[in-house]
Amino acid sequence: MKKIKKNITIHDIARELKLDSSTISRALSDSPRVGIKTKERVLSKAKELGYRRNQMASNLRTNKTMTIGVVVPYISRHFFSEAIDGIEQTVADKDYRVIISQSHDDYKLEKKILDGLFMNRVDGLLISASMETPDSSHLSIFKDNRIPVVLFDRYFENGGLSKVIFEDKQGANDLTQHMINQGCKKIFHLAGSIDSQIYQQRYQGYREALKKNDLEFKESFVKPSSLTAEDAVEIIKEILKDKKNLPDALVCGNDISALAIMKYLDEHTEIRVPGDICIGGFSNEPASDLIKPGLTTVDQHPFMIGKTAAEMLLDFINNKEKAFRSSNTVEIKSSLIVRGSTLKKKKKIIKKNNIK
Amino acid sequence: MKKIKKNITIHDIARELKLDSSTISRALSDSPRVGIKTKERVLSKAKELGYRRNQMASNLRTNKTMTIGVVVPYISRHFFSEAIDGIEQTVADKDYRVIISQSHDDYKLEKKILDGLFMNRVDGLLISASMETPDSSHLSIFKDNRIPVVLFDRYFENGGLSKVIFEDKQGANDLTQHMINQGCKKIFHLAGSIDSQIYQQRYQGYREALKKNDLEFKESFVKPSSLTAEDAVEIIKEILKDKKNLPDALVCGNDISALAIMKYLDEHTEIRVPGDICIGGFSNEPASDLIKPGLTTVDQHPFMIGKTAAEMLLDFINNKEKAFRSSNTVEIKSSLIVRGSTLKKKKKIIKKNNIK
DNA sequence: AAAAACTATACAATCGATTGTATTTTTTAT
DNA sequence: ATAAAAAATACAATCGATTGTATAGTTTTT
Repeated sequence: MKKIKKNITIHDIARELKLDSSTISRALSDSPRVGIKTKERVLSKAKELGYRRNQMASNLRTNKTMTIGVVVPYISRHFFSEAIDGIEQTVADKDYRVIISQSHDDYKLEKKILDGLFMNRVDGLLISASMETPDSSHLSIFKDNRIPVVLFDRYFENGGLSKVIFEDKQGANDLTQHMINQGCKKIFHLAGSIDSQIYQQRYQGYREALKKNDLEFKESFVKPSSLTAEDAVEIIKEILKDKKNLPDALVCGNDISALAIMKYLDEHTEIRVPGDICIGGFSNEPASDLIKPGLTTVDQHPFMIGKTAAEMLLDFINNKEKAFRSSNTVEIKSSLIVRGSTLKKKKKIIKKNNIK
Repeated sequence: MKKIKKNITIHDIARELKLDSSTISRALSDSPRVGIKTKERVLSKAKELGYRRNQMASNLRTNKTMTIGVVVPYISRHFFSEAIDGIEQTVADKDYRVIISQSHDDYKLEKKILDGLFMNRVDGLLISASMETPDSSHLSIFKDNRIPVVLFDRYFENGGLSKVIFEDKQGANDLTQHMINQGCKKIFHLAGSIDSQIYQQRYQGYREALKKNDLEFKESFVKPSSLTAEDAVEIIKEILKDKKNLPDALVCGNDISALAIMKYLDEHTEIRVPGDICIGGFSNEPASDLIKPGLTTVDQHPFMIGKTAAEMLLDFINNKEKAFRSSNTVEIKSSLIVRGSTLKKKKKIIKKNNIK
């Protein structure tokens, strides 16, 4: 009967073969300093005993963990789970592992998580900062210890950190322009937190499009929101109260809020989309393609964002000078997915305006 | 100017305070063997130097990693990302971290991942097996080394492992019964892989409901499918070809396929849901509540499944005898969410049949 | 005041793998 | 055949924290 001894180490193999543990270590890592015959004996004995390298011991000695820390606000949000998918696939390919944590948009928790990840001596960090995070000061420990960090999606201006972001401004601009092309004149904006760069950018893009087309704008067109389904419903109710000032289009900060509003309008009002109001969002949630009419949205390519960020990080890990000599920003291109929710002029394909 | 030395260790603190590193270690873990004054000096010096414990060294010595391995087929699927959310929150509360990997339903990759997780000496493992996984043989290394394992959602009969599963059979039964109550007579089933316990169970639940109600059943009512949106469309096309044998209800193995079919019917046929055909699915995808009519679905409570599995695992980690003395199976209750896609008798609330 | 009991701290081994240096063995060259 | 070169393996230190044992210093007991 084969007995499987627990937690076999290289010393166990060494003892059985009457060799030194250093030879075993070298044999297992295929070092040229070990004879081919010995290598074979070691490999076969390792298999026989069910040896598995203790990664922690190895990590301690080599000061490398083959582990990447990933911090996001919420794992289960479509955008983040797609981004994590991209990250995981990219790094797993190179035999890295990911430790994933969620900050729940809580700065204190985020700090605690970063501390833990540092103690685990991750080889690199990918983080999409919480809404509350004011700056990158809590990342300094990574910088001080030359552990590469790449931000993705959410970021901050200061800090000079490398990042992979989405061209939010352009996306919002395109979306708004598209609505204008459809003949919309009074376009409201459901805006996310002003503390967040990304929602700021979306707001800017919206503003610029209005300006470029000489369309009316008032501060009251902008409705700050948490962009949850519930909050969106509250806001549309509010908007509808002022019957003299109804918008004919609504640029929502995300799909979740846009979808909630469409559902509300359909179930509780006579207002029709896109006939009475055009609606657009961000993120291309799966539902956006399933409802009727489909929701026009700015696709953020979250998988690609995750993949790109992971590739950049791996590059930094392998070329540390790069990581700390300068900072790198990659902007992932947006693409506007036009669906029924903004198609007043139906079926006709509208080309981009060439107004200078 | 304060210089932050890289990678401060307890030895650095010891040197500065002219103490032994063992005293530092004990002071930092608040051992009663260190005087209170010394503790204070150590703590303040640690802070001053920016000391962070090297978890790897600690892990190696204590043979504990405070890390849980999580393996799922696809991170970005709604069900799994919700389950991971539940897992992460539960274990993070107890200061555990999660290493998350995806098997892409590939058995070979799954084996490789498990090997890696074992080498990292995770304290426990949560796994939702890949479709291809035939048995638990690749988990034996965890058993042999007394590392607790809890399966969730996907599982296998043999192996005697603890698991948290969903009552798929009951869910399918309830869904089918509900359709029958609505007056449906010819109910088809879009079935998932027969290799998977969960789809087997759903099929069984469907069958039992038909039998209990003495409804017609033929093998041809069951359509095997990969349950992707694309495949579902192919299958509904196929079904519609046989005009003499159209179903008046369709129990789909998941929401994704149900949603795809509803969209197809709406866009390409005259068939109306629920008027001509009732449709139901599994998982309560976010879109199911947003489309019109809403999709009736069996809610699987993925967050709760993840949370429960994580709690069970933590319990096993802290009580190892429990983990290996017996096996434990928790079945998470299903709940049927009735929406428009199955409501022929509109608005009337239908109570469960009491037919014995 | 000496012995006993207790505190606080130091010493040293250990976890398992890696790696620079030293030594032994084998091969090649003369 | 012997020296030199090369190959294979052994020795020993190390990564940083933990922990059992030993020792120095202090307080209590009688």
